[in-house]
Amino acid sequence: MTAKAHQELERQIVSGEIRGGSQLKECELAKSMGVSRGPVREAFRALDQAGLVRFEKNRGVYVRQVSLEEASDIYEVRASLEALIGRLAARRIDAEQVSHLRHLIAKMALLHQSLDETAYFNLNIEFHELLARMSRNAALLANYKRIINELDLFRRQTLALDTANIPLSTAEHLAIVNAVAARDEDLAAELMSAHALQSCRRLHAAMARTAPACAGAHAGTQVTERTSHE
Amino acid sequence: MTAKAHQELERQIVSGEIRGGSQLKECELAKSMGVSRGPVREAFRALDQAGLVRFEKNRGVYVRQVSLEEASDIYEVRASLEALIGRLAARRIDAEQVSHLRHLIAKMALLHQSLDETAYFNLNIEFHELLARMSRNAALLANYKRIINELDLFRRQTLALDTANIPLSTAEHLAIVNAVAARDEDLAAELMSAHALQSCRRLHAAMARTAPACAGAHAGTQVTERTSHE
DNA sequence: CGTATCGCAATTGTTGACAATCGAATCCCC
DNA sequence: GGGGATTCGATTGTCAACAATTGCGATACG
Repeated sequence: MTAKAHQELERQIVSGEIRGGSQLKECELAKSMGVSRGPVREAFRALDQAGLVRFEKNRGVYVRQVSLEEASDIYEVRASLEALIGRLAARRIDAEQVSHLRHLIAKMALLHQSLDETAYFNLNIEFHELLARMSRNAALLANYKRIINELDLFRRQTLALDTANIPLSTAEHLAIVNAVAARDEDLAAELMSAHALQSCRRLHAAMARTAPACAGAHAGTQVTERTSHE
Repeated sequence: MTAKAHQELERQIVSGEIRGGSQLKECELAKSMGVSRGPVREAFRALDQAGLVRFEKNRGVYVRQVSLEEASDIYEVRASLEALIGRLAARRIDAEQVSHLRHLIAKMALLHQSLDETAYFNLNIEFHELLARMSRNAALLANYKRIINELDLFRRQTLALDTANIPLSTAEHLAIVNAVAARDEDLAAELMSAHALQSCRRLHAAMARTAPACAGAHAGTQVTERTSHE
């Protein structure tokens, strides 16, 4: 049952159903899931190690809130991992997988046209995770997934990363698939890294536009929850 | 108390006090630490997420055993992270930290001369972790530490990675510090990555020399424990 | 003699109760 | 009326007992 609690909590946190910074009360969650506090606590330990919640001794667990600075740090690591993903994927991909990637890109373009942003972002995540899987390196995939989870933690609180630059992102995706299909490891690595760093830059830009006051703050930790009704 | 159990278990596992692949019995460990099974189970969840143990439902937890292939995969990821560490360290290091690094290298050379390998390896870990800290990127440091823990899991089972190539390693360390001190980001990144990949290659070579039969096997999972008395 | 089935011991999974700690509202004293 | 100690409620941390599952060994049958 603790596995169920774990994945259910992870889903709720990453999807943003539970607000960032909010406290997770063992009793409450246990009751809502129909289990005891034991399994919930165990799930908490796993989520803590995964970076999704943070423990405060004798005070409770809170879903982690990542500041813009932390997100930038994570993006740097992500770019590094993406480069390796691109390199290995270029080395190991087969024809069928290439067409699968192209199919995903086409579907994303359609979703963008029909303005279904949620579906678009989900497919975007699927696209990148598929590439990560194609690297055929379990350790790389595991680390990548963990990092993406942490980043989603941040993106949920700024989920209006404007749709204007989706076309740019699509172009980058195409270039990546081309490089991977051409078995150009160096280019694929470079494009993947650049793509991640671009995402980070776009996030910064969007933040500066929507909330210029908070752009330079590193105290975005507990503020958001409290300021929500002000 | 669960924090204590966690760090104590992590220490015992990484240090190799507990054999790789052996089962960790909740009751036993709880009694030996003077606590109940609850905290021990919570520590298990954290260690599982950290990649140090693996759960088998209704069967128990076993300290993780990493095969040579897995170790190679992890090394690839490590090399990628090391490159980023080198780049950021070169960007952000100050003079005092440079001399600290040089001091460590000198101490390591002395320890190598007095054949104190254990102390040498500990200092080697400290050297690399210091560099990781100098990157001033918390996410990078956290991921690096996790990876190193997993790798130590493997290195313990082959801890005879001959001392012959320590001089080579020392030369690489010097080159790295020089590059970092010179603020040459590209060179530092390249040297760090190469250093990690060299370690991986040396490990392969040592494995092939000491146990040629197991070199190509990917089933090194439960074998070692059972074959220990044969 | 080999094999399949049943039962038992050991271990994990889960639960509810108890102890300890923290935050806050209250109350007292100045 | 204000500031500080104190009690109270809520929540976390821990524990020991109970339930469930697994693996193994004994036993009986073909």
